[in-house]
Amino acid sequence: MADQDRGPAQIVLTASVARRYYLDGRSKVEIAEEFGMSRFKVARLLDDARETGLVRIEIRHPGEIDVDLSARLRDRYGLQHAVVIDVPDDDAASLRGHVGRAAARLLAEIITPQDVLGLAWARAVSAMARALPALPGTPVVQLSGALSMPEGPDTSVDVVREVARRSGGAAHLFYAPLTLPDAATARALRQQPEVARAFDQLPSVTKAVAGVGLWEAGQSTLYDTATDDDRRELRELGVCADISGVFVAGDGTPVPTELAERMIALNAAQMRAIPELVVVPYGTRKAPAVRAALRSGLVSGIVTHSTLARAVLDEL
Amino acid sequence: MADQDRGPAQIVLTASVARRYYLDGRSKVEIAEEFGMSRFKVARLLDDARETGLVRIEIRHPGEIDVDLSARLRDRYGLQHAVVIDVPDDDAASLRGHVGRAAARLLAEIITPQDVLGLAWARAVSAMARALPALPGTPVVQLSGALSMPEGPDTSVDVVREVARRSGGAAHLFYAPLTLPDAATARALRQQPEVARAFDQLPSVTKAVAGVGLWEAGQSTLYDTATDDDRRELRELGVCADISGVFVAGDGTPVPTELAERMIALNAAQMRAIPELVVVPYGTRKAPAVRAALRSGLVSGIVTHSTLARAVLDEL
DNA sequence: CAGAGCGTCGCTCATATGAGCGACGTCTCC
DNA sequence: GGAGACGTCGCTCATATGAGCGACGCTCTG
Repeated sequence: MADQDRGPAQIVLTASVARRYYLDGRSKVEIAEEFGMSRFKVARLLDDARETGLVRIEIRHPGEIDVDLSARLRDRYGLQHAVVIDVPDDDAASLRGHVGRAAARLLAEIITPQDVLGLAWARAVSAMARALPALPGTPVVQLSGALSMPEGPDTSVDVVREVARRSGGAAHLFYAPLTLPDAATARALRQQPEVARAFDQLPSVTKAVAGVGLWEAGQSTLYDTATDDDRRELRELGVCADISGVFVAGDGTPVPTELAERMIALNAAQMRAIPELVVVPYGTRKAPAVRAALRSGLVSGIVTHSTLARAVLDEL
Repeated sequence: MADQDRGPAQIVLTASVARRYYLDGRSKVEIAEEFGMSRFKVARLLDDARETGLVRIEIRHPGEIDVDLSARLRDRYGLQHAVVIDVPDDDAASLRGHVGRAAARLLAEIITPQDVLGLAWARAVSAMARALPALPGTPVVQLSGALSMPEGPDTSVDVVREVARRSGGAAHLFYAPLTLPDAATARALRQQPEVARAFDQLPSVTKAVAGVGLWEAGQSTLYDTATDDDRRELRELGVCADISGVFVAGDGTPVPTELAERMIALNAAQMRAIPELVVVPYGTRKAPAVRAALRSGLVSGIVTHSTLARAVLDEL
């Protein structure tokens, strides 16, 4: 009580005690001796100091990580890992680069020599791979076929091969497109020894990285390369997000689609079996898709930027 | 070690732990349980957090008191009380008002019903008196005669009478000028019952307030009202400061002067006998005088403003 | 592959700290 | 002036915390 009617002498004394305790790291007993008071008095002065705002404690990271948003995101969705970087929200390519580098740092940190890494295709995953340091002999498994993007950078195959080359581990990869004209062809392709061998590795994958798309024009490479029929059908099925090829509704439940049967990629069940799946979304408009992905339970980690993180948390 | 090569996951975890500990006030044991780690790990994370600057603790007062300067001044000169207020250093009258109000608050805080208050004459003391709240029946003793200042505000008599009126305590005051033409007249005046009675109260004074002047033109009301001979003589004697009429050299030693014998005011010995003497200097140029006053051992408290405090501390 | 060097972890045990309490002094209102 | 309300102080005792240490695992090197 008595908020501001403490006298100046009291204020100066309290500040001195607080300095000794918080900045000089003395114990309360030492301070009590120095100032000739009981340790209880010191404790009460320190309580006062915090209550009245004389001592202010703030937690922030000197670098680009927004620790507060990161922790809130992690706690809000019960994630293992959340990393939110605070970068100016300019163009998509710049965001992708920043998010990719942050994801590379996270992956380098959490990966162990026992891990098997799975990589789904997404532009941010490709950006991450480029920034990835040498991993400790980690085997790398390709999780999805190559999307035909003429102007695109690396294909999923390139990414997997390059990461495995630098890690010195085995590369489980295959040459096949992500989407096929019909389910029969897709089934046939999955029988191919190369493809089958890569998919046999799926149960051993312990950590994986994937992208998140919003099922709208310009918000998902899969949407942008899909047919009008597919676009419409999935929209009618309530698809909100695609997690590197796994479709989920706004509430996070996976949505079975005919399109999925025509794809060479891991399915929802296989994705769920991966102990640690990190997604790397970017672009503020994707907030609904990210919410859906995080609600799905498929995802255990996220690396993204602050405006998107804020948009995700700002739901009503 | 490893300053910045901690991974993002580590940073976010450390920040979360630090938040729980410093902001939410959880114990380390609780945090350890919550995060599934040992309390030792929590302690190490918290040490890291402080070392790397993730947690920043700052101590500052939301009001006008500069707690850091105050404490430094107090510690540097071994004072009982030091209050430094941070106000724009504009004109003397404004400074005097601010310092006076701060001194009033300090006095109101430290005075007890058992105290006897002594007031020497100085413009800042007058300003303080005007801001003083009702004191608990405190007797007030006049410590120096009235300086003839036609345009001046209150005289020493007015100040003492007014403070005593509001405290409800006895007023020990007398009507006499501060300086007289010769020592004999001064001696005679001191014999006057009224004056003698007031000075008899001196040993009972437990707390007193005085001003500090620098022995230069415009830096001491005493200097400004003194004769040219007195000005020169005291300068030649090495007088640096006057503490409401008590002259001290730059190193703080009291300087006996012929002028003092012509004054109706307490002398150095009587001043030294006062357990708690607070001075209220203002004006950055007075720094040497303030240093001298604080070194003298006569003074146990100070109330001043930040630019002067800084100048005082910035000695080589 | 042995072994030194290094870092991390969680233990023991002494110490620091917090919660709660009764004693005391002060203030207020009859 | 007396009774109660209130605030402050420093105690006890249970708990939290820190210093120091040995065990373990990883890495590098011969």
